Amino acid sequence: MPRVKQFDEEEVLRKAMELFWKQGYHATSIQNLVDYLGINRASLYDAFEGKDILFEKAFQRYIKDYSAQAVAKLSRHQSARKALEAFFLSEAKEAVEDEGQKGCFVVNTTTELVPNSKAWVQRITYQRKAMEHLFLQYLQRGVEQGEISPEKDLHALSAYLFTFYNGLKVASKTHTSFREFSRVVHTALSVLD
Amino acid sequence: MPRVKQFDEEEVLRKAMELFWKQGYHATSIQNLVDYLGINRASLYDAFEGKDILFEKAFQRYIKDYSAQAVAKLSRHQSARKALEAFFLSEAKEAVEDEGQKGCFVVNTTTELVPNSKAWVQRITYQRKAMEHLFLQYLQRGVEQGEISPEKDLHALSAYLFTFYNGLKVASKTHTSFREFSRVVHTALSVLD
DNA sequence: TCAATATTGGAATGAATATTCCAAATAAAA
DNA sequence: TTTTATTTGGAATATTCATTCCAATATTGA
Repeated sequence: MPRVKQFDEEEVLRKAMELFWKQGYHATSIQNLVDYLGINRASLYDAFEGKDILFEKAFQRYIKDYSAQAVAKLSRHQSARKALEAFFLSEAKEAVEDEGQKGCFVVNTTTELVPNSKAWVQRITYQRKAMEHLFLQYLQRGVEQGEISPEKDLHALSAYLFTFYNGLKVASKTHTSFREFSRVVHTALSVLD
Repeated sequence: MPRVKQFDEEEVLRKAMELFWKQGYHATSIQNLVDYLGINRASLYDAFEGKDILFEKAFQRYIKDYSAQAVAKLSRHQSARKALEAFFLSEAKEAVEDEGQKGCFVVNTTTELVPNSKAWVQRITYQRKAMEHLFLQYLQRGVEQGEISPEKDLHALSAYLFTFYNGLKVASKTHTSFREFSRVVHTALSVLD
């Protein structure tokens, strides 16, 4: 019967994610995508409807992959402090080593699309809360384990960690030294003392 | 003799800065600018050459205005710690109150243009160093005044403050509560203890 | 008032934009 | 092999893009 699909939709979406991640929404044209993805224009529209929806799908794909990765990075350590330290150091290392200086897709989208779109404010806010919640869990564990003082305002701390994460992902675009940046991470985490 | 210029070039540049600041480079078209600035297309090209150069001039204008403002905000206090606290709280307040959710022009340009332009990496790096230097001066004063422990690594601290500033300017785009955000600022500055 | 000159509005240009369309190519079942 | 359904390449469309151009307008010194 019918001809079978000639490309892996998941694989193509991953490549689209990469390009949008690096260049943002407006700087990436359909022609750029057609060239980079290696599939036909019509196939792209057939599979992903249009630029807006493809961007949204790429964004959701990023969320899925990288929030899972964040959870994995954190869960490798039983010490809450070690977990947070390892997470931020890993993010710093990744950022410094990334030739494309892509930063974080969510952070990039925040600066690019929030000012002109209520829908994006909502999506980004949802992600912020998810990430703050993730941090909060580890902070609470830290208190339980006696690593973090019970005097601390954990909600303020988790919002602070999220803010620092955002800064890390922006500032690292112009940093080349991991050594220097790891000192910044340690300084940032000294608020837990 | 000749007809005199009908618009204030400085004023028009300030408006162009506002629009680029809010929307970024790619999302702002010449037509957008013509509409928003209220001057003619030809006058725009005559006065500012083209989109690229206008954007650069708008960027430099932002730097000039807002770095002067940062210096002014900081210099209002003789206590180094109070100066830094007042600066970050003022930035947080501005960010939360800004209906346009513009954030920081430099931060926005970092995420938008750094991945595809070496020239912008250089410009942004220069600004980072200038800001880190500004923070460093106050940290040194803090040590001299006995507010900050001489044990602290001031270079790491200034790089940290810059990173936090970046995060503040991104994260504040989706925050609406100054009260909540001021707790984040106080948490961030607790590294000075 | 008039000449001289710069500014201005808006049309014109050509390239790039997102999206649509269709004939030709393709692959699997009959 | 033929039929059938679907993908694919690339042309076609209409809009928007940055930029240029010029005739009409406006201003100021003479």
